[in-house]
Amino acid sequence: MAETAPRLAALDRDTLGDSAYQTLSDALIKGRFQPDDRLRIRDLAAELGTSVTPVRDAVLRLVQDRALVMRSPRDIRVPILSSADYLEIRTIRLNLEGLAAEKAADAVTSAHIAELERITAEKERALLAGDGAYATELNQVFHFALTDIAGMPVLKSVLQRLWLQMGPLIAEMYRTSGLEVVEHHHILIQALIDRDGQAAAAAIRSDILERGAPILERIRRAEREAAAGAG
Amino acid sequence: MAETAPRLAALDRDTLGDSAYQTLSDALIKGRFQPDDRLRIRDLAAELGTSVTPVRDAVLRLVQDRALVMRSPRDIRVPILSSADYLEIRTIRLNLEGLAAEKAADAVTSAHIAELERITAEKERALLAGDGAYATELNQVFHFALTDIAGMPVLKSVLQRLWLQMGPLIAEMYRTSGLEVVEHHHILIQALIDRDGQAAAAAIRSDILERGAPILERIRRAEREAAAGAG
DNA sequence: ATTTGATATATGATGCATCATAATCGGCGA
DNA sequence: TCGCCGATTATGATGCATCATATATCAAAT
Repeated sequence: MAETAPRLAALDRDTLGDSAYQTLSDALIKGRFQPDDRLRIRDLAAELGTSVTPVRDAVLRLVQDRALVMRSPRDIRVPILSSADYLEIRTIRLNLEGLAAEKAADAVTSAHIAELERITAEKERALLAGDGAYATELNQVFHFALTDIAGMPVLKSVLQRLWLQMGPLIAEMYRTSGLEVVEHHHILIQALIDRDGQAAAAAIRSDILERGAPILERIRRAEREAAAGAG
Repeated sequence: MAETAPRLAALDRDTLGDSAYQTLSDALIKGRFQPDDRLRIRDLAAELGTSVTPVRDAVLRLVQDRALVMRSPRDIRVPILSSADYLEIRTIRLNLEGLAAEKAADAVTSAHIAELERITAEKERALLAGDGAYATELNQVFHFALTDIAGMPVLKSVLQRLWLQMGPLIAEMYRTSGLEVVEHHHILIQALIDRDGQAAAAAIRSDILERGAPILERIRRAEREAAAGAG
């Protein structure tokens, strides 16, 4: 104990509960759960190799995030986002991600630019390779990088929860998309290089609107079908 | 299955965990905890008359909300908001509450107006009676009423978490404020009557900025003192 | 065969025992 | 007297037993 050497990383930072939360969040973002899927704490615990306690912790936190819903006291499910829910989240994202882009333009450095370009290039490769799950992940990384550049950790946590709510839908969208989904990223990067906050905000908003269009279409189609089915 | 009768209300089967979350949230908003206070799960459980499990559930959710922080694995505290944190939250609120006010102007009814006027009148009475805690609560009710009028439940949940983070600070501010804190509420109500979304958004933004000024001052003073004390 | 009510099962909620470890305290040596 | 090492205590994390109750199963009556 003569010295508290700055170990490379206090790796174990995570409790099992945090780990379960991360794992389930990833699964939601990657689309490994479908809307309306039912989750059972005991089953998840068996899958994760822990007792129910950490899984329960994680599930409760995800319910708090609205990333899961407790339909009845014993029925935990992946929510089915209504078109109204989706539009509301989209409106909030247009505001907040626009804000992040604007602030990022004030704080951006060349190192940040390089990082964003690296992420975008890798995302293009993933898309060309047909690896939708990886592209989804990189897309998320790109969007959250803006909040990091802007130096807005609270905003980041807010947006993470909103993304979690849309998780399964985004993953679905990426399964059928091509290179057009990076178009606005290039425009955004250029705006950041120009330190043009308004243009950066506009770029991210266009990205949200255009890539959201097919998602909204899918939701509305599902709602029409459900309405028809229920008579 | 002949019909899914809309039962009057499944009278929220609140679990003990939900109840603990509510109780602790209220305590934070009402200022019954001070920044940097340490919380002990076992103590809280004793106070609430339950086992540790529901309290742990609640505390984990509050940590997720950033309304509490785990400074070290065994040290749960009410966070000390830095001025940077506060300004970031303020920026987000300016955007989101502005958005709520704007949308509320599109959806408002005379019943809504009456409700807002009722809340404001009661808040004035509370302020005149020197009941800061009740005024704080009514202020919160007023702000969240806007998201209800706007029909934006997701936005409401986002804002609730932001308010929770500022909880102890807001309560402190209300202990020393007078009737000026309702001024913008009247302007806002008039804007809603006029269905003028821009004016409504401007009113709520002025409210946030002006009532936030003394809070920010207090934070900065505390930071200066801490810096001086640490030499 | 369909409905209905009793029974069995499934599953989250709750309480509690135990564990690991950080914080605290006490004693020993200089 | 002061400071360091080991024992003690405090406290969140984890696992698990039990409970309450929603859901599913099944038998009996019509």
